[in-house]
Amino acid sequence: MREITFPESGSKRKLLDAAEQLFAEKGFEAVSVRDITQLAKANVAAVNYHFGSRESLLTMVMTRYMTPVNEERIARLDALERKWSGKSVPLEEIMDALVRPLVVQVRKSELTERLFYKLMGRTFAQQGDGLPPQIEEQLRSVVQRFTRAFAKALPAVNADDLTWRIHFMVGGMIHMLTHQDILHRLTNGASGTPSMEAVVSRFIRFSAAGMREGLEAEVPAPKGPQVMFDF
Amino acid sequence: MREITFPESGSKRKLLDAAEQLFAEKGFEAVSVRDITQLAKANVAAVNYHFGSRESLLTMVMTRYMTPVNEERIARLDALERKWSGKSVPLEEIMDALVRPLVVQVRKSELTERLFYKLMGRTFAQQGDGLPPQIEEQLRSVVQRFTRAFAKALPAVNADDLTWRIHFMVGGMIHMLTHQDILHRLTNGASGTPSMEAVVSRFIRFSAAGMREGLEAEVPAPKGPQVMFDF
DNA sequence: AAATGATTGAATCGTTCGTTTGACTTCGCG
DNA sequence: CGCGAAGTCAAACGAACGATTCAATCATTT
Repeated sequence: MREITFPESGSKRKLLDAAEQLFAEKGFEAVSVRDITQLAKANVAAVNYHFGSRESLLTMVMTRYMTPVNEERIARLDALERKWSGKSVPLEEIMDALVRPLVVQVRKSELTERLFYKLMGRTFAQQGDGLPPQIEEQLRSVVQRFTRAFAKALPAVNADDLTWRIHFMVGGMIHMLTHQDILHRLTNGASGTPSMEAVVSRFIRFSAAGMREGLEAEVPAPKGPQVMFDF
Repeated sequence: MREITFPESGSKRKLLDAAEQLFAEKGFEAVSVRDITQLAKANVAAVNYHFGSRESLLTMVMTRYMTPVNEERIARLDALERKWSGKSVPLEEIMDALVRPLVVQVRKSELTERLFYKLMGRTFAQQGDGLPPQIEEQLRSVVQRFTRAFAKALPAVNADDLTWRIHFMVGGMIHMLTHQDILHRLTNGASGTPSMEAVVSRFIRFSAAGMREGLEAEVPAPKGPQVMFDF
């Protein structure tokens, strides 16, 4: 009656996965270590044995899904700035570099699309309100990097306006993520695909127009290379 | 040594005020009834005596600040539709009716501007995720009412696009509210005034451009009667 | 002044929380 | 095999939670 168990049977991984799923479903504060260990079929003490504390586990979970996204964001922006060497990167392409990593990384996750986006939305929404310092710092540096790019792409928009416009845009992105499951049921219900790409396309168009507001005679319709998701 | 106390000495009110302030500062779930009664200088039992439960108190607090805002929103939209009898209300005026009540009602509140906006932001952000049914219903009906107005103002935008654009806009509004304290320190620090009105003006311009996206030959610059905050 | 109903107070209820303990089992390795 | 390390387990810890009890106090009416 002996079970064939492996040395590193991956109970640490199972805890991370369970915590991730529950955080996505119920929010970070609404999940107890007992909820987590129960779903992971582990003992209550396992969390403190493997991670030291609930807080540490939370940080590790967040780091695991946030770091790839933020790294891809920076990498894409790097590539764009290389591609447009010196010249300012077109607005839509910067936005694409900011949002597309979400659509790419969702597939590498064990989570449902729906849950992954919810998790992302919850995390971004908490910025400046109790996120682990590492995550906070990661986000802060991404925002700073993209703000510089936006400033170059929109030199006619003054600094204060730009700051607020970026903020409105980020708010729209967060809301898109946290409520995408509800809205997908109401809109484009015809096509079977989850169609987050179509939503991202809509979002970029909406935000780009807002970012450009007031720049009458400039770049009215970009028709740039973001056609990948422009259908 | 007898204190002159009044029959309805207002301990119920003091509990509502204390709860409101703490909810704004720390969020709804992070505040215990002991936190509330301590700030209100009341006994722990007072909450359950006056309101029946913590949940009931939360609902009453929310209702107290949400109802005036939502009623003013509807009243303003009513007035606009009367004013433009039959014809569609201009986009910026609809948005003004949606956002301005926040700026008006903040002054009738005992709270700081900063805290009032945070409270509003927190509440809107929680929609569809554990708000009391009464509040949820209130918000749902406001959204529905304004969606119809937006649809009339932008007949060229198809229903799905419109739904998502409204969603992006609402997200921007929420983010503006929840993070306005941080950003006010970074932008327009020169002027002494809190200048939420200026931010609202920025927000309406940003969102209106996004809502109109794709409507090339139409209403490029409205210069409508929303000049009140347009400086 | 006495009676009455509304409010307050201190103490305590039963739960749940994150964390800790110490005994037990399983593993890799000599 | 045997040993030490790594991992798991049931049990319990103290703290905090929302809620309740019941006697004391207050304001108002008789």
